[in-house]
Amino acid sequence: MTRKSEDTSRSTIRDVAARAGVSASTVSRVLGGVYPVSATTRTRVLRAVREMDYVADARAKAIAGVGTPTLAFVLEDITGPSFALMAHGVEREATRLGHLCLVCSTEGDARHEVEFVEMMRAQRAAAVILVGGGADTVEYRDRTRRMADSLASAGSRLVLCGRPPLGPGAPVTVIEYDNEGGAYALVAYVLAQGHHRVLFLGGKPDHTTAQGRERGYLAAHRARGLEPDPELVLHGDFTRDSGHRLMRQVLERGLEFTAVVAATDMVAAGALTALHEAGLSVPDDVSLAGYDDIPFARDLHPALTTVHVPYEELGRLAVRTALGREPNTPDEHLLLGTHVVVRNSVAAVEEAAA
Amino acid sequence: MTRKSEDTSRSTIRDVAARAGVSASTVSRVLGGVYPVSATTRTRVLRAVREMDYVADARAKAIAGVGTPTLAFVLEDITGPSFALMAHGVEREATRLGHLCLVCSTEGDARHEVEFVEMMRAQRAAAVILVGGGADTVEYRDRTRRMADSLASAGSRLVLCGRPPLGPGAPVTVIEYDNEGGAYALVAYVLAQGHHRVLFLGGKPDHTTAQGRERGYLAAHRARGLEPDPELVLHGDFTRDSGHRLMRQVLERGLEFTAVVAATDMVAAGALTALHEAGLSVPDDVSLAGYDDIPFARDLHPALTTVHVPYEELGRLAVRTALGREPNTPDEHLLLGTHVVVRNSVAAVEEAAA
DNA sequence: GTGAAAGCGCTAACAC
DNA sequence: GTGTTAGCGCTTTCAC
Repeated sequence: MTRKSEDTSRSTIRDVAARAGVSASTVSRVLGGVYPVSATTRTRVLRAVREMDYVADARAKAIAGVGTPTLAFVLEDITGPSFALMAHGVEREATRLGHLCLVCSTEGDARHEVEFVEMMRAQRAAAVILVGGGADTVEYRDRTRRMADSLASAGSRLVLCGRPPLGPGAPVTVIEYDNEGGAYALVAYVLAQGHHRVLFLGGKPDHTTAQGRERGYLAAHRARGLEPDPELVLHGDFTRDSGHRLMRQVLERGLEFTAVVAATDMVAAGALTALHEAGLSVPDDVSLAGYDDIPFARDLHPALTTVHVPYEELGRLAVRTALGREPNTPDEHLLLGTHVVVRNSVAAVEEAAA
Repeated sequence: MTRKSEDTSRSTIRDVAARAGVSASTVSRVLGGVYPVSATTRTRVLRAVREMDYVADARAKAIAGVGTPTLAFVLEDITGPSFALMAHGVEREATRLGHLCLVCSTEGDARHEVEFVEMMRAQRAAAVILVGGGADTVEYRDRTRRMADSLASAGSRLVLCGRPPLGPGAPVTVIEYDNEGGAYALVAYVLAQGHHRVLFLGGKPDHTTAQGRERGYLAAHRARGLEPDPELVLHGDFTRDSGHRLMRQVLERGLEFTAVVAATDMVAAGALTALHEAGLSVPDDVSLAGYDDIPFARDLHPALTTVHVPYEELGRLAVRTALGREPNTPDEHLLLGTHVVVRNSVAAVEEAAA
């Protein structure tokens, strides 16, 4: 019925061997590559392989010790632009290095995370890359440490991307980018434009990424001898909706400010829309800046001033270092730099009325 | 040196058995679940398992017939918002159904695609989902047909998402969304606002998705007794940059039009920016519409009128139907509906001067 | 150059 | 209940 093979079940190496009139080992050898096999046998085997459309079972090969290595990537939600960028970097580098790439979404649930890591350990993944910040609680450290240890004891390795590092000695690699430094530079820039009251639309208070950015915000103020008004720093999450909601509330409350820096470009996007909805013009009425430099940032109107995070590079680096190290080496900590991208959403304040 | 296990290499079921003082099968049984094992033995085994932090090798289980099934998702670039949405749907549904999810980026290279499919076949993936349109050439059909056949003959199944269907009888499932219908409805809406010269920023001329949308554009005109000016339909690709470049060129050439519909929200985003850069206001000076309804569409300014495509649902549906069918059933063709989402980027034309 | 046999880590059929 | 044996699909000694 089917066109090229009458047998419905997948054929094994023995089937091929039978058809070629040789032994299984011979088939294995010609398929394997560089083992000496006579030319005529080789062609006969190859013909059989072609005729049966045979591919060796990768799992069986793996178990026999010659499998395609696998790498796992677990994140919260691939839909976030920065996650997608990292995923892309991971995937590209993984395939470049001849690895398969398994992906799991946790939907932000820590239990799923643990389950996934367990599955990846069962899959004998060469490394598992855990992405996305969170709270740095002792529960987090314990849980993650446990994952790191079991991965390491299974000859694998855990990589933390943009996540709080564990205590010293844990068999993990952590790769972060400079949240505080980036936010510092960005806010310093905004302040230098003459703004004095700049609103900060932050993330969850216990989220380390959010904290780092908030610290940068604070530090930049203090470096100028300013003490930021606590009323100006708000908390939400990293979504577009959070930015939209927060901005609307602020506008209703009639808080006074001339600039807003958002913890995330997504948050900035939501805030921008809220600003527009309120009839305010950016940057004429209020300046706005984001963080992440997602591709869309430049198509916002006005184009968003933000801080660039090399997400794709981060992903690539994650797999490179994960694959390049011995499982049990204790923690390595990489910090990638970020830099401000000035576009059109932040303006200098015109007059100093105060 | 490590904390919980002194042995560096992963332990096998036999190691656990030895430590618990039982046979390997017994360990297998307690881990397996519902096979009768005496309580004391069970606890002893479980303790050994815990102490050694043992997890059974999934590949070995698979080969023995009780593995976690795997599903593969191959796309061009996970970075595209609509791809990311689909990927998310696929991933969620796959894990809901207890499958692991392998992902591969082809970077648009057909050879990579074939290679990936081959690898997935070797992995004995339960199904492979191929995403993203392309040219409907005989080369495409042959190549894809070949992939479908070999997958089917290996007990797996090919799913085409938003791709040209193969000839009849191929063992594939194709899931599409209504490009022509969506574009038709959208353009009809734009036309109904009084626009007569609407620019179409299309994709590659041989890309079936682009063609479908272009057909809708044309059909909507004809339904109103209009014959669209050929000068008004432009070709590029589905990227933001394409939209930006095309729009700029059009503006330089001084083409006359009052509305533009882009083949993609990304294209629309680029076009919008170009429009802004030229000092034009949307929708006051020119109306603009997109296609896809990516999350960002509503944060563009003005919020983009577009057509909604249920990408995430598409992904979920893809895995559900892929997993729910027998490998060799010939083609099934699902067409998902789309609908126009009216936001603020299209205005009615004020006066009829002509 | 090629085949037979052992073994990878697991489960399942078959004893006892 | 539990151990022994065979077998999953492959690779790799080890003979010849």
